[in-house]
Amino acid sequence: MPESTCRNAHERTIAIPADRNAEPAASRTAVVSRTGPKRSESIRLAVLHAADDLLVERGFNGVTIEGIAARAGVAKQTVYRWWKSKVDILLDTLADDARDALAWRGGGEDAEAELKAQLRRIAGFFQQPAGQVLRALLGHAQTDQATARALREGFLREQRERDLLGLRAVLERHTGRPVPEPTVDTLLSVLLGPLYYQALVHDAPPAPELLDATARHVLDLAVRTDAPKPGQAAAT
Amino acid sequence: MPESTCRNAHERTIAIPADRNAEPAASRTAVVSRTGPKRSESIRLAVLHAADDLLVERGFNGVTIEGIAARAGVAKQTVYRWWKSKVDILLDTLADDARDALAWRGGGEDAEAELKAQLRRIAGFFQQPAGQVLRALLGHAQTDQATARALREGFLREQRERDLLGLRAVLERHTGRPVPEPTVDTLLSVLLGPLYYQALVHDAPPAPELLDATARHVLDLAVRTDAPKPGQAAAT
Amino acid sequence: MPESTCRNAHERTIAIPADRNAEPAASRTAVVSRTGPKRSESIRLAVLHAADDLLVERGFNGVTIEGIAARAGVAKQTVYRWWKSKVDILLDTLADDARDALAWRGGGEDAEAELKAQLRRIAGFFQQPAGQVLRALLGHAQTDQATARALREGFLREQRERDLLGLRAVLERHTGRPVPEPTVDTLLSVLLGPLYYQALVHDAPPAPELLDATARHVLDLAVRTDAPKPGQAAAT
Amino acid sequence: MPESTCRNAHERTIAIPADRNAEPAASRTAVVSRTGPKRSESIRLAVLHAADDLLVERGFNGVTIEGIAARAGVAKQTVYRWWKSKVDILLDTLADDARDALAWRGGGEDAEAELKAQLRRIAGFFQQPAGQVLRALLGHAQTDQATARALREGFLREQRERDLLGLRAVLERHTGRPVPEPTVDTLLSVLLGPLYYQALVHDAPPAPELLDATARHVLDLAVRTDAPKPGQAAAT
DNA sequence: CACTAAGCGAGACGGTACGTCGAGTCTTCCG
DNA sequence: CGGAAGACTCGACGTACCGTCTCGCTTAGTG
Repeated sequence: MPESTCRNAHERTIAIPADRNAEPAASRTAVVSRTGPKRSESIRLAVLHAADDLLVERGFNGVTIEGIAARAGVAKQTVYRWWKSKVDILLDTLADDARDALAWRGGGEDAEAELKAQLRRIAGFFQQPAGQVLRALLGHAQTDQATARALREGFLREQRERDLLGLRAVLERHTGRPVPEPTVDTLLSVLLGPLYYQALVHDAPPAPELLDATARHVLDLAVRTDAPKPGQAAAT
Repeated sequence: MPESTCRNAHERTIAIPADRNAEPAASRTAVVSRTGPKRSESIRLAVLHAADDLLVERGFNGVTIEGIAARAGVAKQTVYRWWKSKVDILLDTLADDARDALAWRGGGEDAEAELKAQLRRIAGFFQQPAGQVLRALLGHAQTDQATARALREGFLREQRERDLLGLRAVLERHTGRPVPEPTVDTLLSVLLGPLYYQALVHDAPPAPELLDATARHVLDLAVRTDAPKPGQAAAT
Repeated sequence: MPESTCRNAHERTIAIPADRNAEPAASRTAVVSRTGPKRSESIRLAVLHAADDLLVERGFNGVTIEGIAARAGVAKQTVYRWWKSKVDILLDTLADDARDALAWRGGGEDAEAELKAQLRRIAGFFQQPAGQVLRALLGHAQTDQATARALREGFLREQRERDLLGLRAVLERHTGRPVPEPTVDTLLSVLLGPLYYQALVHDAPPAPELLDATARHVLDLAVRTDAPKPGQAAAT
Repeated sequence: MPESTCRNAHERTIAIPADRNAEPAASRTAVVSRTGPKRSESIRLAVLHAADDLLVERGFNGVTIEGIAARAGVAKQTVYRWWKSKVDILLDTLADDARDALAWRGGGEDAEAELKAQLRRIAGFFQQPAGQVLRALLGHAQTDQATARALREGFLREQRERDLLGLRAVLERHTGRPVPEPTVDTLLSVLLGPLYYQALVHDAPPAPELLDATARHVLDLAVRTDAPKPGQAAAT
């Protein structure tokens, strides 16, 4: 659970610089005795909240390190000590907030209802502050390689894994049979595509009809794809 | 065909100075004959190309008005005279370049092949410079209201109309019957969603399998939705 | 009566061959055929007044060619056609306005009263718009060679001549004898020095006592300097 | 001795942060101990010298904040941090340089010689860089209220006090009696008027004869004004 | 307990870009 | 040709943040 991509991040959790960068790993334990005060958790939270608030209030460009520091009542250098950019801060925010909001709550009910509920949850997520953060980061990632990479290898990868797990469970409950990985992968894109498309491109929650239709289609496809002729499996 | 969202835009295309300053609004067309030198088209193009190049080379944040002016070999003030921001310039770029790349070329062939070809064209578009521009603008629009609005009411609205027309034609050719508007609308989102999702979120071209599957699903749905029992119709 | 120091100035006067510079007076009327409309006198006045007004309202830096043109309701290029800078315009203004305000009105009364009246007139001049113009130009001349030169060789030289004439007349009436040039010159500086000093340095009208004292001193000095022993004569 | 009219000025000379931000005015002296790096004196001097040099080389209009910053090898923002305009900088320059150049060096010799020496010193001052600065500021003050005010309430007031002290000392030595304030004041204007007049209006050092004559007149007047009938006292 | 390494607030500094203003030149069209 | 209109280049304005740095205080282990 790397909440910060910053170099110093680990120092917060582990007092003795541990797995950091492998190279200067040698004479570490001996030399670095690490005295002095610990990183203030309240500062960390103040910064994350300040960033979040500013993003919601003023948009991505309205978020500045100086603004965050000012609003968090913290010195600029303190921010730079722990994060290397505002993107870095927002990634932390995301990690803290988004996981729960996008979790698959496996209700025991019927698969279709559960799937629709999950879609509605995701659609709602984009309206919340944490959703704004994701949108901002995805937006920035469109033209910033570093952000794209960090998102892809961090939050997006993990989220996709959670989604795959969740969706597979639903599909298997629905079809009563195991569903192969590639199929789930494709179906996940079919499922999420229209949702993200509406959120990111049309800046509007998808119509309930679209959500329902999508959910039904996916379940339908799972049944059919999964059927007798397995050679028809789709891919990524 | 507003290629510039700037106040003066119309003067270029329309000879009669339109929405300029509101005060002397009266006897306009007659009195103000607009003397003096005309806007230089070569400068306009130089600026659009400079912006495009910089975007591709350095990303959205690497695009600055000063940078554009410098690369276009033009004074900064000249840029500000015609565009009010870099977003405004990129919107112009988009209008000039994207329409063609996303046009539905109605091949007489079978509907499925045509649909797949169109999807492939769109997927390819995101790899081109003009696609980069769209991605950048969509990205910026995530947290900038003004950009979001301009995109939505300009390029996106027009493009969606063209897409609706194109998709309807394909569907009707495929089903052999007229297809109601709401259905086309929903199907368009089903069709484009996964595509945009892959491009914007995963920064990767969608797998051919996904494209094919999506195309097939949509045609399939059109047939079924369109069928005898009209109560099953999907919506926006 | 050089109303404009601009290169193009002749074009105006050549049209109406006037009293301008005496040298090229010959082949004037014959050679210059001069077609097209004549320079508009109303525009000239509009520009001068606009400049004057702006100076009084906004100070020297508030005077801009564009501002003048706008207020005069004239195209910028028209201003540039006839004057080469705002200084040039203000010099014109000065020539038109200041002469009268600073004229020595030879009252037949006693010399001391006349001198004091003249001093009061000069002191009052600095409060008027034309006085503002002179102050502005003198101010600018402190660090601008071209302005300094133009002022010195134009208005200041002429004004000093008029002052010398006026003062000599007064002194001779007072002493009843001719007064040598160098003496008048020195006394003029003694007379005007404190006045200009108060106006330019302390930005305040000189106290009446100072004016009176100065006037009396100068008359006194004229009597004494002028006296039997000529070795005591002062110089430039 | 305020060498800078800028808000932060006091922090340099006085250790206790003075008039900075008004809000946390309470427990000031105790709590806010002003940490962080101190203002760089070398930068301050580099800026003042750069301004001075540019003024001499290029005139008042040739002095720009950007030019100063560039020549001083300093970031523009650093200049703006400490001075709010180029006038502000020049005022600082003046305070640093002019005082000494215009000081009354009380030689024990006879009063007339001392007075003449002082006049010659002042005349010489206008030829030096610091004199250029004063001329430039006086020039600018002709049409800029803020500059006029700053000069009047700062340098000019202080200098006039020093001059009054110096002149009174000379006069009292000369006459052997105390000289009343109003008399000294008037005589100072009589003394300096022609000098400043020559420097500011005619841009030329006053003729030695004028200096000598002025010095003699003033001493003469002091003797006479000061004489038996005290009702004759002059004023400002 | 003193030492010392960090955390931290404060802010100076060199930069880059912003968006605006005016200067002065040039171009086009009208009368 | 005079003049209106205004496009254009250029230079400076004053501002906002950037990211780095230096100071001096405070705080918590460790020796």
